[in-house]
Amino acid sequence: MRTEEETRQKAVVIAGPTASGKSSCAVALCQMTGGAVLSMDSMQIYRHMDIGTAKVTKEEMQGVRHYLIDILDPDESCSISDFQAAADTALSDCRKRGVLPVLAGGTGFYLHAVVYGNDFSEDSGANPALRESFEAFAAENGTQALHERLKAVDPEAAAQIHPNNVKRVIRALEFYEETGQAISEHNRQEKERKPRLDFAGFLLQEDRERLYERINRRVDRMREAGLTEEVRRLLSAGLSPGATSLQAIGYKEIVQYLEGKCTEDEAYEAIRTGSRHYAKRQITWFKREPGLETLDIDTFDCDPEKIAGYMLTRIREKGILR
RNA sequence: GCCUAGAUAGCUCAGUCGGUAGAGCAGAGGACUGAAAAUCCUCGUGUCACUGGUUCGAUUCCGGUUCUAGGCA
Repeated sequence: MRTEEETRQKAVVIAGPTASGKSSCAVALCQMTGGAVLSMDSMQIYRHMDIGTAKVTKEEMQGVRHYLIDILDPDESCSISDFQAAADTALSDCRKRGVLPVLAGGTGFYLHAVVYGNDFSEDSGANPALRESFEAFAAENGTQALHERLKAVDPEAAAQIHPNNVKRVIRALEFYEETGQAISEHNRQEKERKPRLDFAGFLLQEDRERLYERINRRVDRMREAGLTEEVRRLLSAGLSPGATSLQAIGYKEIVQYLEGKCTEDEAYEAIRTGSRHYAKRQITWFKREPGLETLDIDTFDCDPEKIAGYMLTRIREKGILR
């Protein structure tokens, strides 16, 4: 037990909804600790998608090393296990260098998987033919019928997954097809996992109204910074509008505009509301994520330096950093 | 000034052949374990503009007032 405690890698986690200031806090903290940032973000992994993902710029990085940003081209896709593998590489690199990793980002699913080391390797997955056959079945017979099929092989999962949530129903069916095991059983085991990192975690929080104002302002800034042009460039480089990367908030809406389906103003309004909804989902996720200390950023005057300073003392108290 | 159409949830509107009303959006809450910035679930009481009248009963019918669009002068 003791040896395990000693070999568990130490880390810091900074979570929070979009526009809450995670990135700047992470940089500030790394400057104080000599650490490195590991981005826990499902969209900042893509190159050439900078404005809409609010990616940290070279200047904002202040010389702090950042992992897991710009690791893929926008026409590539990345599953959680791919992301996890990349994160593992980054973590071991930090360990080798004796650097404290600061995991910062808003993709709760990814963050959790990295901290807990969930196992996604049971099935080979990514079997497009199988997925397509389920999709075709659903299109032909309806989502209810698809759900019935799940009920037949994994009644517990069927009870947990709403019939309308076709993606989840399909995933559960795929899992059963490829492993012969019920995904409900697999998930139950995964929920038992303990963190594999010895971490101090923080959740950046802010009054809802102020957060929404901040989000709205950030979208305005994206527009001024040329988000429309960024999306236009991606499309003219041949990226398919159906690519996973273009499903990101800020991108799918501009695609709609460029395809003539709405006005530019309408597209930006949709980005604002989409971002607010996203922030709400993030808040819901992080609320139940264990091990996070909630910090109201207003009590620190929204100042990354002050927030990072507080984090530093907490990190020391917890023995993450000596 | 006159005519017409409106005035119902934060917004856009539906509806009540008279028995105090409901959708979408916004908003709130939740789920999530190889698509996750994705996907999905739940939640709708508001002086039905104001004011008289008819009626057992009016947001609904009638009159007046105010406001907002059009149109005519």
